Order: sequence, then structure tokens, then C-alpha cells
Amino acid sequence: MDRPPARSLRRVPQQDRSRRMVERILDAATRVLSEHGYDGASTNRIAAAAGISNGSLYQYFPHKDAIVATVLDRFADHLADQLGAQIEASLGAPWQEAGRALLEAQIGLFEEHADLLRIIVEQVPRLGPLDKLNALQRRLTDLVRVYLLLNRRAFRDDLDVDAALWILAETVGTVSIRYVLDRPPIPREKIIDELAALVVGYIRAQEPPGSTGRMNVRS
Amino acid sequence: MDRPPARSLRRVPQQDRSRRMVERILDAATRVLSEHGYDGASTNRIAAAAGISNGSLYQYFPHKDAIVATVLDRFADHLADQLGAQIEASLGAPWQEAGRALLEAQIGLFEEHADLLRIIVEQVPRLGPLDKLNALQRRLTDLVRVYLLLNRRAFRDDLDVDAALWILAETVGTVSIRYVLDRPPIPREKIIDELAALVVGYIRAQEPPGSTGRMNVRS
DNA sequence: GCTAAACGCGAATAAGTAGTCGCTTACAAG
DNA sequence: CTTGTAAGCGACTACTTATTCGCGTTTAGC
Repeated sequence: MDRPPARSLRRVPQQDRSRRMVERILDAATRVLSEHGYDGASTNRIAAAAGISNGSLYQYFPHKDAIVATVLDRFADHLADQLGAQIEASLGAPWQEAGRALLEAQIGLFEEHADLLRIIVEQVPRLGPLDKLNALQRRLTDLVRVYLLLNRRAFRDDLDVDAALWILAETVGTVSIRYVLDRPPIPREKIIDELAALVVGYIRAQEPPGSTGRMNVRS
Repeated sequence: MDRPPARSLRRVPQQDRSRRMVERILDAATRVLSEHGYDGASTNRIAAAAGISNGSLYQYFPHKDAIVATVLDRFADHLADQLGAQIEASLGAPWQEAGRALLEAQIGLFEEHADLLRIIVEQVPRLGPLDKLNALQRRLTDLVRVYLLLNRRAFRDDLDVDAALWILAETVGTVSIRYVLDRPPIPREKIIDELAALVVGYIRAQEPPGSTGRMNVRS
């Protein structure tokens, strides 16, 4: 019943003309997706936006979802490039600064492509997992994992690294996304500060004597 | 272009027979939505699942989205009832226990209705804001707001209550949802513990002198 | 300039969709 | 039983959709 999410080209473009056409298709699809959403992005509309015939879409893509998947893969590549550059740029910096810079870069990128981001968040479930976006998320998570494992004794000694990583990834990811998509009346700097406080408060050593701390066994 | 999200009945059912029919429609719609998703829930399919004619749908609902909206409203009412009962039951308890019980109840409810929850998370944006679900979220947020304001001096003195509430709501909400929908290999108790640690670590007094958070600005 | 393949077109197809309407059936009051 | 109205039916409409296919056009190599 479900179609395989093949995103390979049906036919390999050989002349310049056709290579430009594939580009035009993907650009138009990106635009139409951003403006009209997944359901509004009909093949006819994409073809019209690209200034080509709908039939020509099927010269290079086996079906509509392959076009969408390629658009989103491209976007994931873009994100990976930008964030990768940011990571390299912060290689020597202390982790708080590096994390902060990375977070800032991520939110900036999300803001820049908010429309496309919305499509991804809302429609990806039905497109099945997107390999490149998953890879990107895994890459970022691994980065944090390495740090956590190397500095284990600086943190709560009962910290379960895998659980913590899942929670942190989920938290930082979705808070960034929801901030960009829902635009709550909170300045961007504030969100970054608060997210940083959330993360640090979670992994740092243990509570000061005053507070009651963990909520188990109250005597 | 957009249709008003009217969810009122087109015609008020007067006989028992027709009241049962409205029930049958909503039950069938819930089932079909859970199993086939929004796009797969065609009016014909809903009618077939209810064992009635498609024409009869339009006796009581002005259009398809009104059916869906009613299903989701009903679900929101169910959640509100259950969580409301939990809140009442914990009225005297210390806040850590009360919060924990509420969180536990919420995750339990989500697990029980995971299919419907998935539809809501993935399809709600195009239905426009769902009043009853928003009301529920506001109700829970207000509960926490009251607590935060009453006990302000027990926490970080620089805590921005509005920003903190937004972050906390987003975090607790989406982590619960993603936990139920993505089923990471983490036991349920662990997730609740970790979420509690995350929240407490975020709002509690300030960090111990050893660690160097960037974000302190201790005046 | 010729030819064969690559390219591109757009009308046509087949499958679905939400929503309507004239009709029949069930009910309840007199 | 008769009659007015509520309830229910299902074929039908008007439309949109993704995808195909035969045919004309452009290109590259000779």
C-alpha cells in the first residue's frame, strides 16, 4: 500500500538543459512547498511555478513524494553544512560558548527557513523518516555524547547518559523549533539564555543543600 | 478561502435514533482517524465504518472538518476530565508529588490514546487552533504559574516567570508526547524522573560555586 | 545537413474526493 | 389508520488529483 520513498532520479539528465530543468523543478518545489504546504503543492502547481509542463516532472522523478523528499534532503544538507561550519569555528572554545554559538546558529537557520521547517515538522511523519535529517540529528547528539562521557565526573554522578541525551535532544530541538514556528513574545537572546540554563541545571553536579531536590522519598 | 471551523450540528437531532447516529458517526470517525490518519479518513470511509450512508453525515455535520474537530474536542474533554480529577486528588500533597502524579497521569493518557494523539500532533495545525485543547494547556500552565508566583523566593531570583512558563510547558509537553509516539528504549519511570530533574534543576536557586555557567550574571 | 537519441510538452486518463438532492422509510401525534 | 415531519439513503455532481503517453522539438556527433 505504501509507496517506497524512492528519491532517485527516474532518468539521469545528460544535457545541460535537463540539468537546469531538475534544478528548476527543485527550486519551484521548494517555493511552492513553503508557500502552500504539502497538500497545496500539487504537481501541476509545481510545474507551473517552474514554468514547465507537468509531464516533464515525471521525466526525472518517479512520483511527487520523490520531489518533496529531494527538496527536504537538500535542506538537510544545507543545515548540515552551516552547522558543521559553526562547529568547526568553535572547536577551541569552551563548551558553554560553543554550545551557545551552535544553538544560536541553529535558531538563526530555522528562522531563515521557517516556512520549510514548518512543512518538515508537520508533514515528515507521513513521508517516513528522512535519512539526512536523522543523520544530522545523530551527528549533533554524538557531539554532546562525547562531551558528556569525557567529563562525566563534572556532573551528577547518577546521570544516565543515554536517557539524558534523549531528553536533551528532544528538549533543545523542539523548543528551538516551536520558538521559531510559534513566535512567543520572548526575545531570542532570552530563549537562548533560558535553554542554556535548562541544560546546565539538568546535568550539573547536585543540588545545593537548601532545596529539597529529588522528589522521591520525602521522610 | 479557508472554511470557518464550524463544528456546530447542522441539524439538531430530536429522536433517539438520530442521537445514536451522531454517536455512531463520532465513534467511527475516531476509529478511522486513529487507523488511517487525516488524509485516509475520507467521508466515505467514515460512513462505511459507521455502517451508514455518506449522505447521512451531512445531516448533522456541515462538512468533514466539523466531524474531525468534534472528535478532537471530545478527546480534549476526556483529557481535561481525567487530569482534572488527578489535580483534585493531589490537592493537599506537596508540589513535587502532585506534579509527579499529574505527569504520570498525562503520560498514561497519552499512551492510552497514542493513535489519536499522533493525528492531533501531526494534523492539528491545519485545523486551526483547537479551542478546547488550548484551554486545557492554559489551565495546566496557570496552575504552575500560581505556584511559581507564590513561591518566587525559593527559586533563582532572576527567574523570568513568563519565559520560564513557556519553556517548561513546551518541554514537558513535547517530551511527554515524543516519548509516547517515538517509544525510545527508556522506561517510563526513568522519563518521569528525568523530566522532574530537568524542571527542578531549571527553577531552583542558583548553581554551586564550582561550576562556571555563563549565564549567571550574579549581580 | 543528417540522424538518432535526449528532451519537453500537454491533453487525456483513471481514481478519488467532498458534498448534494430527490426519494423512501420510520416515527409520533391526532 | 392518517398524516406531517424527522431520519436516512445512495446514486450523482463537480472537481481535483497524480500519473501516462504519443508526438513534436532540440541537441550532439558525424
